Amino acid sequence: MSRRRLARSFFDRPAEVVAPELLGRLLVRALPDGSRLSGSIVEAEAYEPGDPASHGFRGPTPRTASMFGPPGRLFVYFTYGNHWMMNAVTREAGVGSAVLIRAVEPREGLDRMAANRGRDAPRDLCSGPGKLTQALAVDASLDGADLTRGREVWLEAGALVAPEHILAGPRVGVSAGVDAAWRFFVRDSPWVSRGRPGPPSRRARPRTQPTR
DNA sequence: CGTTGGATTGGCT
DNA sequence: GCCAATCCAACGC
Repeated sequence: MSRRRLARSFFDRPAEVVAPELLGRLLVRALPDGSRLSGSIVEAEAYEPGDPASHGFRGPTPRTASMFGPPGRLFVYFTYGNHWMMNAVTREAGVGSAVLIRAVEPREGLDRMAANRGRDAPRDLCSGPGKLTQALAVDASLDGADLTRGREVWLEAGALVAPEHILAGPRVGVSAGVDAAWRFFVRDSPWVSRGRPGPPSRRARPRTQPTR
């Protein structure tokens, strides 16, 4: 379990390569008052250029500018009128590529997270992309923050999750897009989001055979 | 300048 | 499991 930060080179690769390697890493948020909040990443989704489901599909706009910035930065955007989403920017500047952090297992500062969320159940603090930004107090002010050097939010190396403990499935809330299993999550983790149309292998077996 | 719909969530059935 | 809430960026005229 390393507290060393992930380096720029880690992020300078395709999102679908970085996403599964983000599982098990520690997402750390330092608040202005000095308190430290953190959680281990258990679910992440990749977005690449040419993907109709990506906010970067139509090229850079003011809203998505940081997605086209250098790797290792934070890309934060607002959606559904209420929610902030946080992404780690991947690949070189000029390319719209990023990994959406969808869920983390809370580790440090659970009380503060609960206060930020307005609810106590640990399972309900960071089990969704909108939830975890609220718990960690991440909003537009952190858009473009440097995850490799900044003092407000960063990623510690933690421990890679072994491939046999990772499942991949279709992305959540994506109606259009490439036919790729670019949502990665830790198998059997109780901390993943509820938007979990996992792969067939993960689904409960029907108790009765369908008639045919 | 009006319209559209979203990388979601929480509450209710 | 289903659906309304909420609002702003992007797009079309």
